[in-house]
Amino acid sequence: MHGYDPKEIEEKWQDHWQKSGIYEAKDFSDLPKYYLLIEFPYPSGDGLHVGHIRSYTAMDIISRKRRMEGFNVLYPIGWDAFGLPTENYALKTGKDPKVVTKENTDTFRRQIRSLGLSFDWSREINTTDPKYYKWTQWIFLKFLEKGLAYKAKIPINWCPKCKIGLANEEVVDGNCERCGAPVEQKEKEQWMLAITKYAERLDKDLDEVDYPDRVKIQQRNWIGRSEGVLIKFDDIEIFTTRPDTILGATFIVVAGKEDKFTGRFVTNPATKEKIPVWEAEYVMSDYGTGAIMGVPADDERDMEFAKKYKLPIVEDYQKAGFEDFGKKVTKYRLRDWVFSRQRYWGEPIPVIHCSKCGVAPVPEKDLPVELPKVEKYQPREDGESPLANIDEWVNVTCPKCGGKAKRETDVMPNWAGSSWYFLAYLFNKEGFASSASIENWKLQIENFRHFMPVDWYNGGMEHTVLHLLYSRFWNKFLYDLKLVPTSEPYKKRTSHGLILAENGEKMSKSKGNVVNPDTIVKQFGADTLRLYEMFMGPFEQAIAWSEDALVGPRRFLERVWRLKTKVAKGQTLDTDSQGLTLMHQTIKKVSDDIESMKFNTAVSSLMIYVNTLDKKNKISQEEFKTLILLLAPFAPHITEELWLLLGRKDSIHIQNWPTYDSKKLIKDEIILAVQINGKVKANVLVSRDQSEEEIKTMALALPEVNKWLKGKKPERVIVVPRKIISIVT
RNA sequence: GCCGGGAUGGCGGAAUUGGUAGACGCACACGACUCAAAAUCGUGCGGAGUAAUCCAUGAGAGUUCAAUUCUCUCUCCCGGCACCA
Repeated sequence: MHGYDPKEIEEKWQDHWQKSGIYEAKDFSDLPKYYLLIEFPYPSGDGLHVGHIRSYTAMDIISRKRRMEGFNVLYPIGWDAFGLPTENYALKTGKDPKVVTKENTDTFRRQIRSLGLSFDWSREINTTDPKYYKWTQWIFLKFLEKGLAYKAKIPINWCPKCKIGLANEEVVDGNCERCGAPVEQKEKEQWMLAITKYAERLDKDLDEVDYPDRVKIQQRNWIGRSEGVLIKFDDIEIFTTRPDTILGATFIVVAGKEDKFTGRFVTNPATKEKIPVWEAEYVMSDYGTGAIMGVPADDERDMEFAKKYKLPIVEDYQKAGFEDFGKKVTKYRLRDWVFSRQRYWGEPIPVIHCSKCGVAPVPEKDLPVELPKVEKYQPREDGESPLANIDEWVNVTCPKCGGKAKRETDVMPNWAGSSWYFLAYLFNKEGFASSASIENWKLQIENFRHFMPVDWYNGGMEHTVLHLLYSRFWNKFLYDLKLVPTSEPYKKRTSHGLILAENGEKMSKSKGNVVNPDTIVKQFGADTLRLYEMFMGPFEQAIAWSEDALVGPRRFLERVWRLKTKVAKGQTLDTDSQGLTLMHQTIKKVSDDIESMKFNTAVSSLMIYVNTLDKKNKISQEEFKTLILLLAPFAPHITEELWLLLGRKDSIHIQNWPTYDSKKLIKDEIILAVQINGKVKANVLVSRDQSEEEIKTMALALPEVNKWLKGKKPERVIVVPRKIISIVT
């Protein structure tokens, strides 16, 4: 007999699965569908992170269980490949980002394949593929058509040294991330998307979806719904959530750059008194009406301001009725989405500027507006995109009047492609490649109806506000155009915890503490790596990597491998009642734990099962078959090989998921603990059909119990069936 | 400051609606096998104590026959938002 060697079996099965196509979802199927989604990776030059594997394996386990339960499972993958690291790398090396992206996705694809994940590779997408961003641009044109995309002059983060606009993420403590120079605010015309028009629904519809509470709370905080009233103090309108405090309002503050008295007075409509109007820094110009009423007695900041400038303070005043003054409004903290970047590596915004016609959308038939080749990825002195240097690309004729016109040179932010990718997976190949038009989109609607919404979306907490909110917004917009079947894209959202370095720090290239999955696969095998990542700790919690702990799962798999020699050949060996109970308990435990993402305890229950089987001389086919079926989603290669060795011809991954018999879950005899005054003093073996009275008598007859009672009569005896016996003296 | 989540052996962690705290794994120790080592198997492994027994789930109180679990107060750690009226 040869020992367990993952090298001999893992690649073999990966190739086999790829050829047989057992993980491909069917576009038209009578089976119920199940759509599982992971956040598609940004293919960075660092290669796959062990953190990616945690999420992908978890969802792979659920995908595999669903397949075995008879669903038409869709578990797709692709590349969210536009972004700054690639552009910065291109800037440094002069390499074409397209080439860099190709290299990186090749590495990622190879690494992901080496893990035996059951992705449907036939639906692989890449946001930087012109066939893909053609549709991203098309959706943008729909926003433009409906008046939800507009241009506005807004302040942006500007690095005067690099002469470049920075995303908020690139500003570290007010300084440029790259050169360290202090960042300035500069007014610039930017494309905006009117996400605030959807604020109410984005807030309210959270009630309908199954997201963790902390995710809902974070989204709601970000949207920042607040109900209040607008009240006019003469010509100054203020916003407040506490109109009942109006009798205590002794001044008005409007947003300003410094604290100063304006010299004006207005009338408090409730008290009819003249109160001063001040300007102050602490009032925000872009929230509410940019003006507030100062009620020192009810607001700490107003009190501080009043004390500082010796403004009147009224401590005792009557509360007014909520609706006595002003008109009710709902305000949101959410801002419209700045959708322009003065960069190269993004989707060109498909509009043309004509001096006569103004902004003209690029006609559908001319999509995609492809990124031209450029010599230098360096942004220009004036902060415009490197695209602005390509005259032959910029200078075009106006699609409306045919006169001379110029292309928009801004590109979209990296959130654009990921705002609709869950739909891109559903396109059939021809539809995806065909011209971007409403007719071709509508040809996909049957697929959308079959697969949407996403049944289960797992991702990181870092995407809770932006990506999750943006993609919900795009989906709702498309829903309003009757282009998708559901108002919410994701039915259920869960999130995984980070994997940290051994010392508890974040893994990073600069710290040199990154774990390379290739090394682990080589040394331990993909099945061990998968099992380890599931076993290491609670899925939703951050956890430190431990090289030492990997041997545990590896030893477990070796034990499973050796167990096959104990399987009784030929006739079926009967399983004793203890063994039968454990088998059914294990089926229940593993099944339940997968659903609640308690993968660590699912693995430990499999370990208990294996340890028990290993103590026997012979085990039945049934026991072994159940074991490898339950293990198959976690360790797909070794179980496929063992399935073959059992003499089965078809894949283990398309077999039926084991079911348990609830009648077999309970043992005939169990040991109950006996407590005296809250402390365990003895144990008693009882059978399942004994009455409470019988159990009580047995417990009181125990020598250990009599020793403690010393002949006294107990005050109370509590029998909790199947749990405990508690004696109180 | 506000919101959310945590704290259990040497380590990662487990513990149903409150019911034998420490499952499972790592590390460690001893034993078996071996000329030896590795691998494997077996035993032990929260603390104190010869033992009976006592003490232990961040700290302190409370409810209960019984609290890691429920309530209150406090300390520390992590994540998010940050003058939002």
